[in-house]
Amino acid sequence: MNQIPDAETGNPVSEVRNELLEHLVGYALSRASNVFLTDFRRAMEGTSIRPATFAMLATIEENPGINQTSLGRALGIQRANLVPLVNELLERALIERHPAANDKRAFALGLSDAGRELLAECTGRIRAHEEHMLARLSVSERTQLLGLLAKLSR
Amino acid sequence: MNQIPDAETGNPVSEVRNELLEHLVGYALSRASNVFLTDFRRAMEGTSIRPATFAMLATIEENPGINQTSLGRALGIQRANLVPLVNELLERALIERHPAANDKRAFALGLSDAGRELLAECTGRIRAHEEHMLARLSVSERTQLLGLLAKLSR
DNA sequence: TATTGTTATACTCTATAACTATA
DNA sequence: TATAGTTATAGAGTATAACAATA
Repeated sequence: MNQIPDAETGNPVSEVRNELLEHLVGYALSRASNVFLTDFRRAMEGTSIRPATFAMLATIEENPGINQTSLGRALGIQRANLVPLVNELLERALIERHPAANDKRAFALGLSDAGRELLAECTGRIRAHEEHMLARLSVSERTQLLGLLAKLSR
Repeated sequence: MNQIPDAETGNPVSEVRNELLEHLVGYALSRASNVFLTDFRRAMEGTSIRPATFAMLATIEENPGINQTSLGRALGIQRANLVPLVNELLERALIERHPAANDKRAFALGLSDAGRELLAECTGRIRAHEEHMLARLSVSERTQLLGLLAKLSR
C-alpha cells in the first residue's frame, strides 16, 4: 500500500497494514466508488454535469413524462434533494417541465434538444472514462462485477 | 426497478427504464456504496463512529506510531481533511498522540485502551452488517467481488 | 389520509490553496 | 526545496422535518 517511516521508532516500515479494512466489502466499495468519481469529474470537465445530473438526463430520456418523485425513486435521490437539481437543469434549458395530464400536483419531465445533445456528448465521454477505469478487467470480469454489484443494490 | 404512473399520458408504466445507467460500473459502484453506507450508519448507531473514523481506528491499531500523513495516504483522506477527524478522536480520548522520535514536525498516533475497546465493539457490529449486506452472495462470490474491487482501486 | 413538490436545515465527505515549522 | 501538520473555504451528496396543494 504505502511506504511509511514509523514515526515512533524511526525504523523504516515497508507498508501500512490493513488486514481488517481490506476484507470489508463496504470499504472496498467506498474506495472504488471514489476512484471512479474522481475520474468521472475529470472526464466531464467543461460540461458542468455531475453524476446526479447525468443520471437525471439519462433517466428522463428513457422515461419521457416521468415525474420528480418517480425520478428520485429510480435514482435513489430523495424528493427534497431533487428540487435544486431539477431547477438547475431547467435554468440551463436542458430539460422541460409541463403540467402532468392527470395529476395537478405533478410535473411531466422531458429533455430539450439541448439536453439530448449534451446527454449524447456526456455519454461518449463516460464510455471512454469507463473503458479507462476498467482497463485492468477482462470482458467477463466486467460482466461479473456488474452482476455482483446489481445483486447488492437490489 | 420502480413502478410509476406516466405523468404525461396517465398510462400505467410498469417500470422506470434505465438501460444506460444499468451498464455503467461507476453508477453501480455509487449505488451499492450508498446502500452499504446507509446500513453502516444504522449498524453503528450510538457509537458516534463514522466510516472515516472507523477506518482511522483500524489503521492506527494495525500500525501503531503511524503519522497523520501516512494515515491519510493509506485511507485516501487528504492531510487537511484528516485534522478535524484526528482532533475528534483525541477529544474523545480514543487515540493518543505523541511527538515522533525522529521528526519534530510529526506525531506518532496510537490507540488508547478506550479506543481499542470501541474498535472491538465496532468491528463486531460491522461484521454483522457485512454479513447482512452480503446475504445474497455465496462465499466465492464475495471473494470474487473483493478481488475485482481491489483491482479497481489499485 | 396519502402523495407531489417544496423549503429549510444539517451532516459528512471531498477538494484546493496557503500558511508554519521543521527536514 | 520538500514535507508534516494546520487553517480556511467551498462544493457536492445525503438525511430529516414540515408545509401547501392536490389526490
